[in-house]
Amino acid sequence: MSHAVIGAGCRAHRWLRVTVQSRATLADVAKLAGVSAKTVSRVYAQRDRVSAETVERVLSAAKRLRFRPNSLARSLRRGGPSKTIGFIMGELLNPFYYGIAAGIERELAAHGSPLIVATTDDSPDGEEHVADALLAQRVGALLMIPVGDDQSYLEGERQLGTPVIAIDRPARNLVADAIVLENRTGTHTATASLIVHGHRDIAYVCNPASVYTQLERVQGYRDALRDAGLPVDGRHEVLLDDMSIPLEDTVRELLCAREAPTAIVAGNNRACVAALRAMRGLRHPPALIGFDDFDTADVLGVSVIAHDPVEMGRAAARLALERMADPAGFTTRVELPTWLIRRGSGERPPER
Amino acid sequence: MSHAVIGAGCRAHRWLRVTVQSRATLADVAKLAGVSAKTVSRVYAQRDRVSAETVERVLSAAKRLRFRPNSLARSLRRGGPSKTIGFIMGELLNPFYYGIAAGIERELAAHGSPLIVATTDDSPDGEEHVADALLAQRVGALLMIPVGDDQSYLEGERQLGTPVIAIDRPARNLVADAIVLENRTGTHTATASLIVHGHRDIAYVCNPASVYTQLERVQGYRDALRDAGLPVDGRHEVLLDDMSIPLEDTVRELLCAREAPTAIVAGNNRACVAALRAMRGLRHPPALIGFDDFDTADVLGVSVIAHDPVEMGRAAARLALERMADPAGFTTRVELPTWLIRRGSGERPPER
DNA sequence: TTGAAAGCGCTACCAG
DNA sequence: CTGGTAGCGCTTTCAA
Repeated sequence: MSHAVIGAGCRAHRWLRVTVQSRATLADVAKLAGVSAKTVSRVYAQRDRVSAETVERVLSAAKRLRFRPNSLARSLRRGGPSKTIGFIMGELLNPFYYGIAAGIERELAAHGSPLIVATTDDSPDGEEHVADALLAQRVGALLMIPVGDDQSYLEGERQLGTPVIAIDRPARNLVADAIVLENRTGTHTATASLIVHGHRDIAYVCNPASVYTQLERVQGYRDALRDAGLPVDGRHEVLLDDMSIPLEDTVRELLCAREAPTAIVAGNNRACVAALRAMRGLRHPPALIGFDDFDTADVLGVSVIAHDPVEMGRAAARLALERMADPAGFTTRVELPTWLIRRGSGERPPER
Repeated sequence: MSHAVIGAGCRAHRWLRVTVQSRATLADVAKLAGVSAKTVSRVYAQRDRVSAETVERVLSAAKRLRFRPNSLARSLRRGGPSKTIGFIMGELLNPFYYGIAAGIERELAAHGSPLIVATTDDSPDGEEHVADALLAQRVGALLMIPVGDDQSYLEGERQLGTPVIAIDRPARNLVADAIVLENRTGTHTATASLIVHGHRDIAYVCNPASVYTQLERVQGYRDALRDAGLPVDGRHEVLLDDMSIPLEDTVRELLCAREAPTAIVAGNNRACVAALRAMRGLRHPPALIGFDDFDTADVLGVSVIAHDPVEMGRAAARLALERMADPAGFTTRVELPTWLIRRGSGERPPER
C-alpha cells in the first residue's frame, strides 16, 4: 500500500498497521481493558472468579487487539511439561500405522492434548534424532513405534519423568509400556485353519522379517505346523530383510517352483498385496491369508488376520495420559486381540 | 528401591536421585561447567565462536546433567514464531489425506520443522476450535484442508502474518494460497474415455457431493457429456450429502433400475470401493473409473483418475516455508495434474 | 572469546 | 474479586 497518496488519514492508517502487525500480549489487553495482566490471565485460565463485567471488558479488548493466548509461554512454567504429546511413527503411508495415528489423535483430541507427529521413514538412524527434536519441545509423553533395535538413549528421559509408550513392538533396553498385538495367536490360528482345509505345504512370506512382529508371527506359524505334526524345516519360509527386493517377484518364483506351496500366510498388508499381485492370472491360485485387514479385502475375497489399529492407538494414548497423570505404577504390556476373517481365499482347498 | 538397607552409599544415591529428578537448565550446565549461561547458549545455537575447550567442558557438563535445550523457551523470543507448522486434516483414515500428510511431513522433516497435526473429523464445527489451538501454539504457518464453508475467522491471523495454505479445496472468505487438483480435467478425461468406448449412459456417484472438489468433478463429467452431444439431465447423477447413507446400497439400486447406466464414474476413493462392492457378482458389471488411485487397484483391474497426494503435501509445505521466509508475494493457486490410468474396468464396452 | 542484565508472554504466590 | 512481583529457560543487546 502506498502512504504517499494518503493525506490526513495517513496517521490512522499507520496506527492500524502497527496494531495489526505486532501480536498483542496479555499486557496489551490488560492496558486497554484497564485491568492487571493477572486478571486477563484469570479470564483465560477460567480458574479464579472474575466479575462478569470485567470479563466482558477484557474479552472486548482482546477481540479488538486480536489477542490470542500464547500456550508456549504458558507451558514454560516450572516443571510443567506441556500437555502436548509426541508420536514417532514409522512410515506415514502404511495404512496400519495411520490407523494407529488416527486412534491416538482421536483419544488426545477428546482430552484437548495437541499431538506432534514425526516419522522415521522406518530408518533406525533417524529415530534418535527425531526423538530429540520431540523432547526438545518438552512433550509430556512419547509414543513410538520403535524402529531401531535399541532405545536405551531414552532411559535418561524416562528417569526425568517422560513416559514412553512403545506401540506394535516393545522397546529394547528401555523400561517402557508397550501395546502390541497377539501376533503368535493370529498366525497360529490362520495356519491351523489352512491345515484344517487340507493344506500341507504352507508358505510364510514377509519383508522385513527380523522385526519383533515378524519374529512372533513366524513363530505362531511354526507352532501351528508343529502342533499338526507337519515338518517345520523352513523350506517354505520366505523371510526377506531387504526392502529393495520386490516381494511380488519372490512370491511368483515360489509359486512356480517344483514343490510349490498350496497356501500362503502373508506376514503383513504389504506382503499380502504382493502375494495377490503375484497370483494374478494363475489357474489354481494358492490359498491365502494375510495379516492386517485392508480396504478392498472384502471385494477381493481375501481372508485375513484382522485387528483394530485405531483401538491400538487409542489404548496407547490412554496409557500415556494415565502415566502423565500418575507417573508411578508398574510398566504395562498390553496385548490386543487378533482374529481370523474368512472371506474365501483362506478356505480354498489345495489343488494341484 | 529401598533406602533402609543402604548404608554409606545412601547419600550418593539420594544425590543421584535429586539430580536426575529435576530437569537441568542452561544455567545448571553453566554453573557446572564454570561458564556463563550465554556461553552455553552459544554452544547450542552454534552461531558465535566458542573455544574448543569451552565447548568440550560445556558438553560434558550437559551430558552429566542430561541437559536438553528447551525449544519452547527458545521460541518465546520476541516476534519469533516457532518453526513449527500446523496441519489440520479433514477425515482420519482416508488414504488420500494421509498421502498429503506424508508429503508435508517429509518436506518439513528435510527442513527441520516440527509438525503439529490436528483433525476436524470432517466436521465444520470443530474447525475453528482446532485452528485456535494450533495458533495458540504459535505455529509459523497453517496448512489446512478446509471443511467448513467459511474461513474468515482466520483473516485476523493472516494479517498478523501467519501464512495459511489451503489444500485440496480453496479457503472461503479468506485470502490464502491454495493447492488443488485438476479436478475437472480428471473427470472430463475419464468420462470422455468411457464415451469413446461406446458408453452413452454414464453415471456419476459420490458422497458427499457439495464440497468444492465434487462440484468441480461433476462439472468435468457434465462438460464431457455435453462435448459429446449427450444429454446432461442429471438422471444418472448420484449426489449424496449424508455420510450415513451407505453409497454401496445406492449404487446397487442404480444398477438394478430399468435404465441402468453402463458405466460409472466414482467421485473419490470411497465411492469407488462402494461401487466395487455393489458390483460384486454381477454377470455384466458396468465400466468403472474411480477418482484417486488406491493400493489394490492394479490387482482389481480398476481404472482410475490418478494424482500424487504426496506431491500435493510437499507442494503445500514448500509454499508454507516460502511464505514464512518471505511473507510478501501474491497469493498463489497451484493446480496439480491428474491423469487416467487404464487397468481394464474403464475399458469395458457396454453390455446389456 | 566471554559475561551481565533485560526481556519474551504467561502464571503462581502472596497481598490488598 | 483484583493487583504487584518474581520467576519459567532461553536469547539478545551491550560491554568487557
